[in-house]
Amino acid sequence: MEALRAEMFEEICPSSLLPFRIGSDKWAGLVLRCLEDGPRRYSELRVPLARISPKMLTQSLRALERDGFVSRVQDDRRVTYALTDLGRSLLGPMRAFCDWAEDHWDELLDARES
Amino acid sequence: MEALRAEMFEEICPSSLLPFRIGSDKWAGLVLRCLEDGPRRYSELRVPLARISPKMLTQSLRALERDGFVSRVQDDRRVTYALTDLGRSLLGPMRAFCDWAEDHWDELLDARES
DNA sequence: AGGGGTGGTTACCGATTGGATACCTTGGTA
DNA sequence: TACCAAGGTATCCAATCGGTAACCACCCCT
Repeated sequence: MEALRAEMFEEICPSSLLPFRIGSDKWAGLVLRCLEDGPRRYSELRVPLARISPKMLTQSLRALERDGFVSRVQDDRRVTYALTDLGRSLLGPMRAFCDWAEDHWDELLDARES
Repeated sequence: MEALRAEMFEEICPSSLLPFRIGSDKWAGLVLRCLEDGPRRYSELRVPLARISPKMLTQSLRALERDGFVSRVQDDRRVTYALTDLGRSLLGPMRAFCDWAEDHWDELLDARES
């Protein structure tokens, strides 16, 4: 499993432009995408999500855990977060939306400008 | 085109349970669904969306208009709202999510309870 | 003993969201 | 003339969201 890249979400401003949101808070969708390839540690998540305060990252993770999308596992003094089956099942519809966003990005920008 | 039923969203509490949101505000997704079958008037929308204050309904409509998902048409002293092509293109991914929600509703409830 | 990394928590504060309620304008109807 | 429906606005208020910054406990390493 590759390390998460710091630039993964570099220019993304999820709440202000995208017309949809995954999870109950602003960042949950990005967290889910970070977990696609396998379990990650808190400090790993902070790399691409550097612009999220630790407070909000914790809050997102707790909410995702409460909703059953993510499991928090404490193993040999390390904490890892992983998608549950339920969380994984969200990835399909999520991808449908991301594809839509790519396809209609220009139209979105046009609409916002006028 | 059939009239919208008052019970259309009867027991739905979109923000508190569904783990996704369409549009930038709480109600926009429901508004879009109301427009699926064709143009509707403000007062028509208020029937299934009776629990939304007029202020919020207006706000949702304005946001959807600004984003290019809905067009507001004033014809012979009546106002109608209709999906634009862009708005209609959202219905596909939306439906993917609604199907997901139906399939996993029980798991969602279970997760929330514990 | 001291320093650093991991995985957070807490307090504080301003901005934003959303709800309730009352009100308004225009035009039609009785 | 009075009233009514349509399509909203205006105002006020409470709750929530999200950011900054500081702090903390535990463990490891030197």
